[in-house]
Amino acid sequence: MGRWVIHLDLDAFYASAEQLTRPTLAGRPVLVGGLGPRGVVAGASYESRAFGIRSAMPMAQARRLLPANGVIVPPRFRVYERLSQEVFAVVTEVAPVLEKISLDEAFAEPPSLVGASFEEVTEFCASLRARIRAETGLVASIGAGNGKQIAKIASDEAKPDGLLVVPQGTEREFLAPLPVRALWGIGPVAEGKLRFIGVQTLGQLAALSEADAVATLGGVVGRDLRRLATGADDRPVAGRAETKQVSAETTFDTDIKDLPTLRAEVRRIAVGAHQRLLKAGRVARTVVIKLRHTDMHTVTRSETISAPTDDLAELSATAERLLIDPAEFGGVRLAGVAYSGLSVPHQDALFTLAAPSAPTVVSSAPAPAPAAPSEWRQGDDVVHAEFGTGWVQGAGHGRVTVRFEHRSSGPGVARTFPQTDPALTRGDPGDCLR
DNA sequence: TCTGGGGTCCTAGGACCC
DNA sequence: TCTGGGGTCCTAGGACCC
Repeated sequence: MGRWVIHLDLDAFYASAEQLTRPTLAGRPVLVGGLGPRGVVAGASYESRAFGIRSAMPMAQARRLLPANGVIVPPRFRVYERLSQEVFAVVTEVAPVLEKISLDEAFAEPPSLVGASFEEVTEFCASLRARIRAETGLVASIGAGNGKQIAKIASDEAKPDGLLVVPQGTEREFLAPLPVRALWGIGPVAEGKLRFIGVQTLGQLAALSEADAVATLGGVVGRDLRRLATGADDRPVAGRAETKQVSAETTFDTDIKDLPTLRAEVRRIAVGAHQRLLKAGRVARTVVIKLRHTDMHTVTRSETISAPTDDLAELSATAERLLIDPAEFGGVRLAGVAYSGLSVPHQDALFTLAAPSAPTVVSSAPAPAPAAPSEWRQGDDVVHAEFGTGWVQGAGHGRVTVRFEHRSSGPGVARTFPQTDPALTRGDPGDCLR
């Protein structure tokens, strides 16, 4: 009986979300990413890719390639999360079990497709794509096949705005001509090792003996990847396991060279990671700090404490204890704090008997936003007393230019105000989804 | 003005215990 | 002088993914 797995992938998701909720950006090269000197591109619209810009490219380099009508905005993860939920709500209606890979990607194994024909699968996926576009305004590409690997590669091949169903029984010939990097799990290192022994395509990898694959790529990885290259993939589609770690990290605009400054930053980062821990509703036993040196060499130090906790003071103190004086190696460009060894808070039996309390409820909502920041910056969401929902298109010289628009408004008008105009207040990112 | 931030999984050595 | 074998936990590093 034929098994059909689909992989759904939103096209250029972050950039598309910006174009959708800020209609003036539609059709223009849009980059989403850090604006600082060390930012990278987190999202690039297809219009910008025509100029050679790619995800993960240093923003400084992308900036040079970006044409004059291009726009760079900082990421708005709350907007992306909401849109992601809208999309997956649509998918869940036809495929109840979803394996989410990220905000913009998921596997599904729709029960209605068990034993379906190629035509039926094609019809199903086309209909799902149409519904997502109609109900959210976003474009999803879909790949389908006999397993996750085939579905994933098919959706890559289908992009942008496409659908590719790999007929059952043709998996091996579909994969054979593709470069080994197309396989999920083969990165630059494995690619290099394979090239060294003359293997450049998935067909060549599939033709390798298992012994050769294992000798080149290592035990578990070699065996699994060679098998996947043959088109065999019976891994189940299942909801993701529980979170195993939470972390926060920061790359500094300039390297930190002294311990007191580093300590203060790590305290701040420990707070950020702690907020994630609370949001996940977990306690942690292990604290890991990560320091990236000026030369990009990265070290980690960890300590496991006797009992799991979500106490910020204890977690932060542990992180600080693990610190190394930057003077010993020059400078630190990135610091991070992770909490792992996570578990669900344990209710002590005695206390549970005495007071079967509700689990600690932690508001994930940030502190109430100030009415307005001291200075508006490009990409900020705003509300104007008279003109409504908008975003900051540009700021400087004591003035701020706001474009008033949202998802259903069509391209809006821009107006310029003094930076201190009291009619302008901080907007809820959700407003742009109207 | 090179190279983000959030994760998962695997490996390997040493400590420690039986 | 010679000194097992297995299992688990901890730590550090690295490949890979989006």
